[in-house]
Amino acid sequence: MTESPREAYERPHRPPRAEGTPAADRRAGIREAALRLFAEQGYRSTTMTDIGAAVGIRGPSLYKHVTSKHDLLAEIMIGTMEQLIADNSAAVAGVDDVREQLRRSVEAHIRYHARHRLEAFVGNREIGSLEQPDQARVLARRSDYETRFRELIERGADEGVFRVPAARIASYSILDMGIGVSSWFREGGEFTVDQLAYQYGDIALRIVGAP
Amino acid sequence: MTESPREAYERPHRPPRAEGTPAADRRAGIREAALRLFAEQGYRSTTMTDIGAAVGIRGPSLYKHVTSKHDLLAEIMIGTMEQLIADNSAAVAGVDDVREQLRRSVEAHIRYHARHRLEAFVGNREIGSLEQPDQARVLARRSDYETRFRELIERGADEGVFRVPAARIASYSILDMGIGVSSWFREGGEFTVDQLAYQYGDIALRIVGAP
DNA sequence: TGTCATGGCTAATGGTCAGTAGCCAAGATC
DNA sequence: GATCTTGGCTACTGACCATTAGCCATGACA
Repeated sequence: MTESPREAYERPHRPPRAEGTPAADRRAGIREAALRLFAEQGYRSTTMTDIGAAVGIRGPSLYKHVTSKHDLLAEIMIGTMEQLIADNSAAVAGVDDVREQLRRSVEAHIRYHARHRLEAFVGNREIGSLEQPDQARVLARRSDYETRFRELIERGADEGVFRVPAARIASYSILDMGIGVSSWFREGGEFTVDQLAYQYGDIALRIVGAP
Repeated sequence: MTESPREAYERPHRPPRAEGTPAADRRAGIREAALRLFAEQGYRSTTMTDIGAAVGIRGPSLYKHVTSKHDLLAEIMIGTMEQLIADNSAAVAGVDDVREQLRRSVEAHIRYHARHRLEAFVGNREIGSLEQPDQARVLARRSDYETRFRELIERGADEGVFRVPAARIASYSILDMGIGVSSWFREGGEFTVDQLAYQYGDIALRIVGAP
């Protein structure tokens, strides 16, 4: 990863690998590298030099593509919450049965946390690193997301389908299980995403007393 | 919290509040302040000046009591895992029934994460901030802790008391639920620690299919 | 009363880092 | 061919920070 000052000095200004790479791809590459590094090292410990090195350019050159380091984090975190909410909406659309709605909601929740584990992991760990108003935006979406699960559980309890002493504890435990997935799941490990989604769906139904 | 340089200059070297405070108390105060600040701002964002200010002294003066900032973090994190393991041992001691062992293990897990939410919160978020060999020590204890739950669940399944498709997913989901508690629980909120412990105990038994 | 240990303090050190300034090559466009 | 835009680069700035060096007041103790 390191290079001598001499090598750096002699490198041509426009490396060949940049040819044929449109601006959008470069931006996406930066975003991806930042995400990976934020997940591995944490936001504060990741330097613009690190992110630049991961895409083959110098730290200051990043500012031709992004406005700030904080902006990279905010984009990742807000995007993550929006996607989770959109996935949830899609999961329950056209379904009436409350039990089936919960199963699909949980499966979508687990799928996202397994498939986008870095986003979810960073999204949960770096909330405190976000400055206002971005932090408030993320927290508002998190609250919205939790409310969807809790109200679903309350509805199931009202209908007599679910049996829970406290809907909020049920919703928290179900959501926190999923958040945990983003910290231990590895592609190619013991379980596939589908297996995980299905089993956690079962677990959620057991939690609400409707196995 | 801020003060003008003039005020700082004129302050006497030995503030009156330090009188009658033994060394051990000062050390404990520093540890406590560091824990709170690490939880609120993150380890990297907390400065020695912050910690000093929280106990009424200057940053450099802290070094009369602690060896380094990293040492403060390591002490917190290793202590947290040791306590969790000790609590678990105490919870299952003298109990043979696997169902009762799981209930008590989960209740101890939840109690710790509610009563010591800052320790648990920092302990989970700052693993990446730990340098070796402390990080390895913490991870080894985490692995040990998880194994206790998983083997308990496997034993329950062997005995025909529990019904789980995968013990590892059951153990992860139970532990992750508890970890979540440390991020949302507030003393004096909707639930007491006892209520929480009992309800999560129930939830865990539902998860393993032995309600 | 004199000496010493303790635990404050300020100043300095050595390092890091986000972001800016300004230069320049190459492709695109006129 | 001339000019403009794009996206690299190096050098620099201003700020921050963990830790060390060295000073000194206070209280304990001889």
